[in-house]
Amino acid sequence: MTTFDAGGITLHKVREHVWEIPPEGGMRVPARVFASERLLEEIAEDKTLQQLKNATHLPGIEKYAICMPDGHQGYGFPVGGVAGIDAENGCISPGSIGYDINCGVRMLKTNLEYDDVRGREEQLVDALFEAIPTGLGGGGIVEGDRGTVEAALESGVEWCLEEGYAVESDLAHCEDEGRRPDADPAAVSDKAKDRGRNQMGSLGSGNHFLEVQRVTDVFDERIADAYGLEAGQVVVLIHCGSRGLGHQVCNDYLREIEQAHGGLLSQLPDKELAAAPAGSQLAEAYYGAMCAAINFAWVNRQLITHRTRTVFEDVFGASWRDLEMELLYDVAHNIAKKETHAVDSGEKELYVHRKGATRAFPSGRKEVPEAYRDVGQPVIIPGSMGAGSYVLCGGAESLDVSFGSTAHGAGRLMSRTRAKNEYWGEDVQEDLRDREVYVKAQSGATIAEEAPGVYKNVDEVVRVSDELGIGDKVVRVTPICNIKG
DNA sequence: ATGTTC
Repeated sequence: MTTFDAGGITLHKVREHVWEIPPEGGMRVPARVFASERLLEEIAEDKTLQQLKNATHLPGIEKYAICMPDGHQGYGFPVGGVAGIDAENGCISPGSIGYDINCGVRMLKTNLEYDDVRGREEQLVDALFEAIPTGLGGGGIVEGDRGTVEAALESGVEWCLEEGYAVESDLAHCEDEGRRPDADPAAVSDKAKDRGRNQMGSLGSGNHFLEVQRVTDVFDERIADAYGLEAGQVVVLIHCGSRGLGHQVCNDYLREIEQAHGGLLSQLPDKELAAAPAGSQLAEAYYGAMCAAINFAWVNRQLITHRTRTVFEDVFGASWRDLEMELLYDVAHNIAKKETHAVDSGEKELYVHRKGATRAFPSGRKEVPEAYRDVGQPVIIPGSMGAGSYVLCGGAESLDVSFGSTAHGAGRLMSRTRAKNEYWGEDVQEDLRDREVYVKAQSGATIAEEAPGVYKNVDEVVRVSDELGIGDKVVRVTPICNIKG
């Protein structure tokens, strides 16, 4: 049997791209890493594998804890981690969802071709940067009072539709039609709501961005056609989350759960995994608040969509409908959802925790929107600024292998601190410009932190997903211009 | 990720 020694943690190769850490000590189930050897070597360099082992201690965890090929260490639970946990007898763990609740990505289509944009990249990137709030702190497309935030928390993209920031087809092409029915705005603190008041429609900072791209490779003509994508087409990728509001929700409930459920916490190897037992008041309240924050993030991406359409109308002198700027899909990367999955004991309702992982349901699942139900849901995987991104299709194996999930991006290779030591923002910006990628950001430090070299190879991440059959390659896109925080 | 330090 092939093994991989990661400094005290031994992984056994189950089959191509599947590595297992067998249970020991308090591990309730094995841990599995889905990676090529090259990616596994990168994953083994930080605390990811130890964090993955720790996650297997969570009560009610089914099958195995998963690390995706883009995995790296996070708060308590790895980014790129998936855990399916019994929703009746298990628990829910905010750190296994992430601070940025419903950080996610959506793709807007256009009928423009690369030639329509060439020579106008700077005009376009300047107009986008001018129109769309970026960076840390306040300033949104919509500024409201607490009631405005509550409406967004309750209704998600439906609120945008009522307010004229969305059309019906936007709802039809969003995960959950842009509204989580389990949202409970009353479970979100006033402090969190107030942080959201002036952040509705803002990109934020870090790895968040808006990027104009062109389709450069088509791997599956049939599915690309079903998605309305073709070679040469210009598309827009919007990557952001729930800003300070989601962060506050996570923080509020972590503190409350640590206080109220110290007994459970004492059984866990890492305080950062703090979890509320399924059925407890705090589990219900956190789930309701998290679902509300999910809605908030969808509103955020929808408002940015609305503004992006306006910018394209100005720059290209045609209405967004004539430019056919339809939403392809919107996927969440940091989320837990009640879903039914097959486990040893039969069909069971689980809290599927996906932290830096994407739902990747194949054809047939009822959650896949009608437009894509025959082929499977689109999965959008952003790479780094220079590297390009992918659209995949939910794979036939995903339900058996990964609770219907795949990777979410390239995954960091090094910390932000180390990135700033190794790169200088202006230099990175110039290098990208030499490759005809126009980047505009609030902060040079952010460009350094997000330099292409601080990320794993997205092509390799996607190759593993495709070869495992959990998310299948459809098209690859290449960046044209990018705005960041 | 984040009013970038609970």
